[in-house]
Amino acid sequence: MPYPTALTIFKELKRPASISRLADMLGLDHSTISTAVSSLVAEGLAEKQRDGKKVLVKRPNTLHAHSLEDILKEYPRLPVENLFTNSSMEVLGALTQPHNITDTAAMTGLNRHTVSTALTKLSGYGIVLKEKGRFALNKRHRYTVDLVNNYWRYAANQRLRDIADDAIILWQRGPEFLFKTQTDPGHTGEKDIQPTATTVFSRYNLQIITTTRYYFHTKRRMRVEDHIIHTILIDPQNPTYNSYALALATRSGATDLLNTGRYYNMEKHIESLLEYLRTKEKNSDAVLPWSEYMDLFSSMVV
DNA sequence: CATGTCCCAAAGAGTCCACT
DNA sequence: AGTGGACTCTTTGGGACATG
Repeated sequence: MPYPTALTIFKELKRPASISRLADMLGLDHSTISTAVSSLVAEGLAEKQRDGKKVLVKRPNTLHAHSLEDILKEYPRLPVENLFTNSSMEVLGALTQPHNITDTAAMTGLNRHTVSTALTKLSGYGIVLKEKGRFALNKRHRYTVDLVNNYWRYAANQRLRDIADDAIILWQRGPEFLFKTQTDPGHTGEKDIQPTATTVFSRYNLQIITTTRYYFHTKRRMRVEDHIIHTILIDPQNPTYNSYALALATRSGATDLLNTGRYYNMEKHIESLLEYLRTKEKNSDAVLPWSEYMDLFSSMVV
């Protein structure tokens, strides 16, 4: 996550500059600049290039670096170094759809207080709009929308590169993403990458024949409701995956599906599936005729 | 019930210095 | 220019409580 000093340096990089020159310009110790530049590089917001004795730092050719440049051009007076900090970026990542503070805190795993502070700051600059107690990213700030999307996409790809080269992202919002892979990532040391969807079905004594493995990147603690929704997200219009999800919902007795569905902007879809369970009547093309679903369900139970 | 505020502790970021 | 250590300051988390 970019932090104030790093973003201040990014601002100065209208032209490539060396570490010592940046230290002079900003009146900071060269080691401070050095650390900050390293973090910028790690995040795809700077690039280093040796030039004889010096190391030239310049803006890289990444999508989020361009978005950030656009913001600086469009709103030169915006204090980006204070606005786009760690928690702000996480909060913005959650607000592609309107949510209240409590939901946003639950979605990001941040403290309610932290979310509230970030939102007050962002609202003050019109980056976030408040309507009927709910907050959402101001769509008119399109460069900010781009920055948030591109930033998190880059972060996800960085992360995945270390894990599995065949990984494909199926869903993403902010720092959280669902991906599938054929290879077993193995290193369980990655504590923010947790198995999910059909990959955890055996925990609930449900059987699925597949070699594809699904994982979710989050720092939140996942619940069975998350596993169910991830199963749907594999292919939301596909009756098979919806059936798998329903089987898991039934089997686990999940009680908070509707609420969790809201976090994933899947409220309508979940409502429709719950209605299907209640009425035992096919109510959309995303589900199987009830008798076929029952057959599938009994074939899965171990 | 959701939100805003306050406090305090812990974690993390930011800084500079000495050394390489 | 980069690294590691020591230090300070800021941000964050969590509990408690008032407000609406």
